[in-house]
Amino acid sequence: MLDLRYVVDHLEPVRARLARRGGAYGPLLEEIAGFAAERRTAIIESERIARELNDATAAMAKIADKKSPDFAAAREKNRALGDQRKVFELQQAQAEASIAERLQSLPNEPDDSAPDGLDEEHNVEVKRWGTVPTMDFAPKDHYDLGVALGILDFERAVKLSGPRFAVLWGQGALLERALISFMLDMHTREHGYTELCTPYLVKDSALFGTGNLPKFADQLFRIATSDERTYDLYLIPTAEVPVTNLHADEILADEQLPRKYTAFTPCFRAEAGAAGRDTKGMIRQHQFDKIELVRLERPEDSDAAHETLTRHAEQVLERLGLHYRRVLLCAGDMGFSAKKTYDIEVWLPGQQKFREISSCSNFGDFQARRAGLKYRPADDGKGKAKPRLLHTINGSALAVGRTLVAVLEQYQQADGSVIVPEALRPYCGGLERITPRR
RNA sequence: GGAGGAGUGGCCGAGUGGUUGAAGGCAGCGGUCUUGAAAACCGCCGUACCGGGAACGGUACCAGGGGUUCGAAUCCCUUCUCCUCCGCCA
Repeated sequence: MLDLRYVVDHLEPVRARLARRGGAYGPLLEEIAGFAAERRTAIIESERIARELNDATAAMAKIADKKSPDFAAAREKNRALGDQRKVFELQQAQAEASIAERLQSLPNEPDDSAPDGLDEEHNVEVKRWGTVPTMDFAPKDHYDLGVALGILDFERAVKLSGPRFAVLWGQGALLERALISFMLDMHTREHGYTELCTPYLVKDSALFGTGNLPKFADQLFRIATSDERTYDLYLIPTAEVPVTNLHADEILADEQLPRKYTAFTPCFRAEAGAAGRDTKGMIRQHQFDKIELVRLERPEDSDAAHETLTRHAEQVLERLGLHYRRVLLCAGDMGFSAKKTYDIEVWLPGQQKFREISSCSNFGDFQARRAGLKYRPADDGKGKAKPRLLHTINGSALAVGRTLVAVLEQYQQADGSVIVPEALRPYCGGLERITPRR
């Protein structure tokens, strides 16, 4: 969420920046400015009366005889003041509701470094690592490979849960587990992240904090409530949600920064509107495993932290020897809450193209404002520093299912077996090659 | 699921309708003292919003929401959370 005062004081630049995302936000911004003016006059009036009322009430407390005519007169006067005040309070509340509804629907401002463009055609490749694996045979995709090896089972998943699920068998399940441990060990031991194990069900307030609600409810699985509960629970679409909200409504001390967290969780996505896209295989599932990195940073450190975090994600692929590229998303292709995003795309020989395996974003203070993530700067001078909003940065490091897909496809052999990347072998009991399940 | 109890500032803890944003203590910050440290003493020490260039002034907040009242941390309703006992259970 953008700051109300900032928006009102910078209507035109905000409109111009948001326009780069492809929407016409001018009318909405004008409405916000109008309601902001209404809100302000209502507050001024309501507070003026409140002060008068407080003074009068204090005076009444000093009248000894509560049955005197003076007391009765004062009571009547205050009653009238109270009624007046309610009118302005109601005005204020209505204006604020109107503002909130509109402000919440505004996406974050794209960073100046995000290129122009409205779709992925305009994303900019900024680096490429490794080379396309050489194969003197026609590479299969992970679906054919996995099913032939007996490690991926989509038919039985349909029986259990419908489309967009998978069952992993034997060495497939082992590989998934190995990837999880490998990535977590790397981020905790080498990159200094603190591992968290979080709830997979969260309240709507957490989803509001990251920007998933109220706008993107159709992407979420909501858990039906029994009538004992007054709030709904949702399956997390990413660990970003519980981890980013971990310190919601706290004011962290300067010396606690930066916070660097990593978490493994399954992720659940409704994939509404994705009908027909990636219907085959494990690329787009209702449930998938992911290792997430989340950082809470001082504003002045967030750009550098974003670069560092992106490198941490890339290093997973490098350690696994997987060919990839990094892409800087254009303004129109970024998520709602992000101001700058790098996608990491891994090469899939079966599709002969790069596919997203990680998305690393700097959100500036957009999520922090929604979630109430603040810190108190170290007071260098004599002044006691006021709390400031943090910046949030996060990225997948990595999506485990898609990593499994990439390993299968890039390490496949002519005979249909798959070599296990060296870095992974300690995590699979020394397994060197995946061969058909008997 | 059944029966009780409780939610006050970073922490502990007073306060049951009238200068209480809230006593006192701890922690923290600044200072005096000290070779240094400790102790002692003095001062400071919540957040958000509104006005203001600022100094500063004002309003709101005692788990959340609603109500009663001229006036609520204090009374009423409701939701949530935590604790104790019983039941069930990975």
